[in-house]
Amino acid sequence: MPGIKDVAERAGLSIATVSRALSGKGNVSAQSRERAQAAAAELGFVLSYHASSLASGRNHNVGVVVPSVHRWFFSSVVEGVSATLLDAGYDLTLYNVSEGEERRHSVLNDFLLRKRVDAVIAVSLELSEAEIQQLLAIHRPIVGIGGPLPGASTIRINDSGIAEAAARHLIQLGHSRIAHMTGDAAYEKDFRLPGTRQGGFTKAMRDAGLTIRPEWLISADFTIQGAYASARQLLGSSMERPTAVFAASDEMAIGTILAARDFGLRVPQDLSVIGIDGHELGELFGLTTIDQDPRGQGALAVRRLLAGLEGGADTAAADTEYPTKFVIRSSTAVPPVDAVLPGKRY
Amino acid sequence: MPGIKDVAERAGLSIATVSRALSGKGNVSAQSRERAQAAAAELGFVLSYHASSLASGRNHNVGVVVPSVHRWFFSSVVEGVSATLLDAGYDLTLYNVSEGEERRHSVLNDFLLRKRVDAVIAVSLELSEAEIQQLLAIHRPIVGIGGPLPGASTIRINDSGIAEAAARHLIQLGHSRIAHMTGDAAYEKDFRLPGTRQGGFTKAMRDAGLTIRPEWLISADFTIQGAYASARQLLGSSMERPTAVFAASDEMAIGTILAARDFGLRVPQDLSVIGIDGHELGELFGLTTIDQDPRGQGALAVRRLLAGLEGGADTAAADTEYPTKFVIRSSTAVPPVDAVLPGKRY
DNA sequence: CCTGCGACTGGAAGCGTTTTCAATTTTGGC
DNA sequence: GCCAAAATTGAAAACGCTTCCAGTCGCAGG
Repeated sequence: MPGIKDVAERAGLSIATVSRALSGKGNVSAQSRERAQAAAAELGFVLSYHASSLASGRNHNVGVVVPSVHRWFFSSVVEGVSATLLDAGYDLTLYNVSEGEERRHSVLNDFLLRKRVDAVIAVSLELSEAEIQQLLAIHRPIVGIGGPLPGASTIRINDSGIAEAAARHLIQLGHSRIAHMTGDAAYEKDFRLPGTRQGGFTKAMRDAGLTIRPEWLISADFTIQGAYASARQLLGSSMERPTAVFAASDEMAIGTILAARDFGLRVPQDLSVIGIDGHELGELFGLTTIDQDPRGQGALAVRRLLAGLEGGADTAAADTEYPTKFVIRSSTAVPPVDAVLPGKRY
Repeated sequence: MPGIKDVAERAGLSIATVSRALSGKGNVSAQSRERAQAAAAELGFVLSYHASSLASGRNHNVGVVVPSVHRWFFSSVVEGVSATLLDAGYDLTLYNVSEGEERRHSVLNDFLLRKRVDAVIAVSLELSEAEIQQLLAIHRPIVGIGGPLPGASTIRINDSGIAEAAARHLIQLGHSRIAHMTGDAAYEKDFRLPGTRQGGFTKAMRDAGLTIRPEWLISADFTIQGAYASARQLLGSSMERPTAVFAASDEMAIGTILAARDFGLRVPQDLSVIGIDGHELGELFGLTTIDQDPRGQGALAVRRLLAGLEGGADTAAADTEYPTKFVIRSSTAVPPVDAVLPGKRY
């Protein structure tokens, strides 16, 4: 294991100069730089990041806390974060806190405070003010994606706005019997999404003078399977059926489409379905959706952090609204003409 | 930022004793231990892992290299790895090398050699012998999941065996016109899966005296969407249609089922479909599959590494075959009785 | 009461860099 | 060519722990 000392000897330079030459900081003559680099290459020298971090206080490492790496949104964000971080020469320490409260607590209170990370990206996680302050206290900037972080920077889409737009899309097509599939209460806790999106839905409906039937307000766990089960109940049991479903996520929209097919309902002729996300599978199902580009959000979060870290200035907390894109495909259309007949089955 | 020094002062002990007390190693009197822990708690002291690692040489950090975190198998493995690592107090550094060769190269040659990780888990990645030796040279044990790693430990399922079993399942049901959807050639490079599974398929077919029609040997990119497109071609264009499809992954099996439905084919009455994986969505589609429990594989990989790291002994390279479970659901059945009629359309 | 041994403890030497500081060498301007 | 300013360099002091190495202390055995 060659150390910087060996490189220095071989290059005929001092340790200090080699350090400067290899890190690119400080003034080093071109000649010294070359010699140092050559010697390092010959010896196969690789910086020890421990020593480097210990001495400099910079880790080149960002912690990413996600509720799960197994779900579409989160893994998309992680991919975006990962690529951008790797490009910048940073490591990414992943904290997957899927297994509940105590795991989450230990990550926040033990792992993150070990000073191994320069900054933290929290995805769809609501940290308490205390947790945030604790991190900020040890000079670890935080940026949140898709979750409210009081006192820290966040990147989020305009959830209520796009939910409203999605609902309005259906309304403008002529639908009035619109169901909404939201997230289970369990997801409300951290993500806050279900409520916000449902709020947008409610607003659009009210603005249009439409009533929201409680029995058409269903929920699922954000997965295709879960939504499928909920949608089967909705479509199979109610006397009167909605002509359109606005699902709070693409996966749930797809589950709904699959359930509709089970009942012989054609999408969009018999039932319009719209989602939110921009899931890759959407195309296969012709799903109309609002693309929120999670990879891009992840990449942006990293650029934000890095700018702060390398720029030096403790960038003030800022909330950025990430732009979304309305993607109209074939899962939404005007309602069936006979939609008024109650109890009709197709 | 309290340091161990502050804790020592507050506890009225020496730095050395505090270190021993907090780490649990070495002999420390119960009284000292308590005092040290109390002082640490009062001060909110958290070990600096840099200093700790630098001094001790142990990182409490494992690097995980995955081709993508966005696909089912990989994210499942990562979840298993993550949970087990967190339990053991280890950090997980994620290297997502999805963006091609140069990314992969930089991770292997720059990032991993920075001595930040104690060990490396490579998922479905084929490392060259040189790359492996390089890591082993700096005493970083490697364990591979689902990919061949010459010279390192691996955990893998018996790919050719289960593929054979899957095909045999169809054959025993009475199918003789069986198609196989394998992975694109692009995936062969690292994963080696497509070929191996196809090998199992071939063997089962040959053993049963059945012919493999080249036009029924199709491939896709392991995604639902990709498989859907390929399956549409298979089911829509060929004069004669297979009565069963064996897909090399559950996602591809699901894509196949969706394509079949598009053509009005009932599964399993008109077409049997079997996959491999144990994907959560399988249940929704009644997919018969072979569950390979990737979470469990990830967890096992970690336990293996940890045993080696903490046990001290450089555990010899060992290949473990991870057990799989045959899950029979409703997507496979006996072939239709009129299946012999060529060109029949349903 | 002395010896020997094991359990504890503290001092201090690293671990492998970065960075400050002062010294030395160049460079540019006249 | 001469001088101040700028560029370059090396010695050495951190960085915050772990751990080796000697002690120190208490106690059982003789």
